[in-house]
Amino acid sequence: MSPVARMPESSGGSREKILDVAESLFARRGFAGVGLREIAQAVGLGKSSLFHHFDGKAQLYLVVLGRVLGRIEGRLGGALASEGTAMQRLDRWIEALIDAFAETPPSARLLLRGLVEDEQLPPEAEALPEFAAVNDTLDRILAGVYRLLVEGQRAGEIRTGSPPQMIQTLIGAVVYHFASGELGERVLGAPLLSAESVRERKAELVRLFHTGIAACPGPRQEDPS
Amino acid sequence: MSPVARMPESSGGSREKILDVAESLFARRGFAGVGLREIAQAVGLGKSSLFHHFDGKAQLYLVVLGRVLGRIEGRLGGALASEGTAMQRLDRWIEALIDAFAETPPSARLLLRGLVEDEQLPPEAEALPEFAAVNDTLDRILAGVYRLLVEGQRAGEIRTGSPPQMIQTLIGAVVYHFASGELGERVLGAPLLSAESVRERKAELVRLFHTGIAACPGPRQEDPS
DNA sequence: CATGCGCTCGACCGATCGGTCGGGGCTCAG
DNA sequence: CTGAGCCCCGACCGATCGGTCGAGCGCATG
Repeated sequence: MSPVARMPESSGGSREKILDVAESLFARRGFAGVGLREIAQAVGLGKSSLFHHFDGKAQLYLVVLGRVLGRIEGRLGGALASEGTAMQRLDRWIEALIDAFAETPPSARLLLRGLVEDEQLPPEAEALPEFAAVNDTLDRILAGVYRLLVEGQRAGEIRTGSPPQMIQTLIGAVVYHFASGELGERVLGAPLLSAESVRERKAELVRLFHTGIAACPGPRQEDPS
Repeated sequence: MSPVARMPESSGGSREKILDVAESLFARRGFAGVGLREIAQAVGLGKSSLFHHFDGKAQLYLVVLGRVLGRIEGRLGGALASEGTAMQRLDRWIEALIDAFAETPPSARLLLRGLVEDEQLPPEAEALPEFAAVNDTLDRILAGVYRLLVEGQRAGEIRTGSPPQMIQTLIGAVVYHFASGELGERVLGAPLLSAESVRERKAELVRLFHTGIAACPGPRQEDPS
């Protein structure tokens, strides 16, 4: 076929390359919107080769999702284990989540799909061990921030209210933003992932959770504008 | 001959039924995840009949999306045109958005997909008039809340900060919540769409935007409710 | 040399995809 | 009656889907 000796150094990292490509494609068009042929071609392999690394499309998708969640969990764990008040750790938790999405841009979209699209996978995929692993990681992440919020409430640093409701807000405000793509850039009038936008997003969310959106009517400092 | 004033809707509600079914299915599994056969069967029609009401899958999807956006725009318009301060109107805007999603449950998921998945449609679909209509409606909605935020800032009712960033937060916190499905119910430990959950969500978001999440450190007045 | 193994491949499978086509039943105007 | 419009349908199209199969490759062992 090819007279030239193919195979630069591809033999080693094929699995990782497949995961990278699949992550990007699944993030863009979803589980049902991407074909294995397309993934294989983008990697530079034949479609059959994918089946030597993964058991099928559903398992590949779950491995991709698990890898993303694992990366995020690692970053968030650092924030949870850091020093300081619960509110300070919550700030770091938010910033770590933002950093995770800014570092690996497709993550946010992939995660949003994974979180919201429970019915996209064929039913038999729920029996795969990777499915349970994804759910476990998700539960650990959610339990971590839940404990942080409760601790903050007990310490009087966080106002009363339902921690699950706060978690929903946190996830929505962070994940949606970095998954919003073209529309988000239209709203912002600036690229989503530039260093400046990322910094601005962190500042906005930290400020939101500290003081809300309303101007503080009481004897709070206000800017002269 | 002469334009016969037929009434296309009463003669057969097929078109509306198709739209209802398609909205629900597209919301659950996305554009690529739903086949026309499945839609037709769920409606109780043959697949060919869909083509007598719509030009194809992409156009059907865009009509569904446009219908959802139209419903939402109607509700939000009422909030924008209401009486009161900008902050009061913003509260009503948020509550109207929540009501829209609570009333038509698939809306949130469909919208989240539509907003985030720009690459899911075949490229030629962007030339369809429905595509432009969807974008126009979206722009009007975004422009409306943008003006509201700026007005609130000028009136000193809303703190300084980037209105687009605030919009991203608003959308994420509301749309994600009602699109979060199974995971959201796991987080909340309660159904997403019960009257109580909807009321709680409104209260949480209004409170968030008014005072943040942190306990107010200063001598703020506590509302004696 | 031979053997086995990790990895890749093209050919092929049945099923399903979006979309087309010609025609049949229905109602209403002439 | 006869046509004209709808609305609907089953049959069919080429393309693509996820997945299987057997063989071929280079390479490390004997």
